Amino acid sequence: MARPRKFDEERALDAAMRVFWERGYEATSTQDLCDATGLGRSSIYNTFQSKHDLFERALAHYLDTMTAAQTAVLDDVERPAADRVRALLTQVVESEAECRIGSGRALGCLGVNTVVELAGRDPAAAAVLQRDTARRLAAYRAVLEQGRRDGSITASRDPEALARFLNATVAGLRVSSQGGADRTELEMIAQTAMDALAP
Amino acid sequence: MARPRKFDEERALDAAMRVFWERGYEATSTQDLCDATGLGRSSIYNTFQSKHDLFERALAHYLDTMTAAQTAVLDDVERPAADRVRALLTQVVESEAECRIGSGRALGCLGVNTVVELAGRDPAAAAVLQRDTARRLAAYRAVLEQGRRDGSITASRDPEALARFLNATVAGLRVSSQGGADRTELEMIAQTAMDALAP
DNA sequence: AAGGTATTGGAATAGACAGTACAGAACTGT
DNA sequence: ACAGTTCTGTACTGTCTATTCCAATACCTT
Repeated sequence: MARPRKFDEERALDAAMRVFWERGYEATSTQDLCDATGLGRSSIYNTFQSKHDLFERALAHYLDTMTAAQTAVLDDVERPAADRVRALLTQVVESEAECRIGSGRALGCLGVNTVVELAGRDPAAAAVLQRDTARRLAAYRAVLEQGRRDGSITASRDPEALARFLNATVAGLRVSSQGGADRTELEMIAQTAMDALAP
Repeated sequence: MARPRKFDEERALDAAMRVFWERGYEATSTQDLCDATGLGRSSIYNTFQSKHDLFERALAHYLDTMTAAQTAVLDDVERPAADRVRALLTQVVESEAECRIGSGRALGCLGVNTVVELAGRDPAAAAVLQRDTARRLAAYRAVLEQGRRDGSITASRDPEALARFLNATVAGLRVSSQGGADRTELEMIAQTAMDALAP
C-alpha cells in the first residue's frame, strides 16, 4: 500500500526506555530520544504521538520485562519458597551491580524512579505503576503463602504484610544502590531482610 | 551602610525547599521559585547565585532538619534501643502520612527523591547526600550497638549490616508511600522490618 | 510503469527556560 | 540632607523546549 518503516519499533522503544531510565522523564529531551533511537523527529512523533505517550509505553515495556523476570524466579515450584525469595533479592542486587551509568552510579529501577519523579503529578504514569505494583504484590504474596505452608517462611505475620515488606525492601535496595552502596553492602541488606521472613 | 533586605533569607530557603520537594529539581522553574518565595528574580539571583546553588542549599537545609529530627528520637538514652528504632520508623510513617501534595499523594523524602533524580549526574548533590547518609548510618549503628548490649536488638548480625538494612527500610517506606501505600500498609512494613532486628 | 499512501528529513514555530542588565527605590551612616 | 551602597522590579537576552508543517522520498499494489 505505501512506504514501510525503515526501523524496528520495538528496538526504538527499547532505546527510548534506556534513556528515560538513565536520565529520568524531565531531563530527557526529544533530541536525546532522537539520538538514542537514531530516528528523526518526524518518525518519533509519527509513531509515538508525543514524548509523554512514548514515555508511558517505555515505562510499561520496562515494567513488563522486569516483573516477568521476577515472577520467573518466584515460580520455580521445585525449591522451597524462601529460596525463591532469596533468589529474587539476589537478582535485584545483581541487576543493580550490572546496570550502571557512565559515571559508575547505578541506574536503579525505572519503576521506582518514576514513582519518585512523576507519580505525584502524572495520573497516567501513576496508574501504570499502580497496576504493576499490584501484580508484583500478588506474586510476592503467593510465594510467601507457599512458604508459610512449606515451613520456610514465618507464619507469625500474614502474607500480605510480608509481601508489602518485601516490596519495600526491593525499593530500599534500589535506592541504596543509587545512593552509592556497593554489592556487598546490598548483600548485607538482603540477608538481613530475609531474617524478617524466616520462621 | 545600604538598603537592607526586605525578606527573611531563611524563610525564602524554606519555601524553595518545599517546591523542590514537591516537584523535584528539573520540574521546578525559576518562576516557580519566585512564586513560592514571593521574591523577584533579582532577589533570588542576588542571594542564591543560581537555581543549582539554591537547590544545593535547600537540600542541605532539608537534610540537616530531617536528620536532626531522627537523631533526636534515637538519642533518648532512657528507653531500650529497640524502642527508639521503632520510634524512628513511626516518625517516618507519620511524616509520610502528614506531608502530602495537593492530589493526596505523599511527598516522600527530598533526600531519597534527589538520590533517585540527580545523584547519578550531579556530583555536588551526590556529595551532600553521601555526607548525610554517612551521618545517618553512624547514628543508626550507634543505637543498634546499644541495642545489642541492652539485649533489645539481635546480636546475630553486626550493627553495620543492621544499620544499612534500617536505612534501606526507611527508603523503602518512603517509596512505598509515594507509590500510594496508606498509613496502615506502611505500619505493616515497619512492624515486619522490626522482626529482622529483634533478638 | 503509474498512482496512491505512508515515511522521512529538515526547517519552522511559539513558548518556556535560566540567567542578566539596568534604572530607580530604599535604607544607613555621616 | 546627603552620599554611598545595596536591594528590587522590569525588560531583556539567547538558548532550548516540544511539537508541527511540508516537500521530497520510497515503497506496495495494480
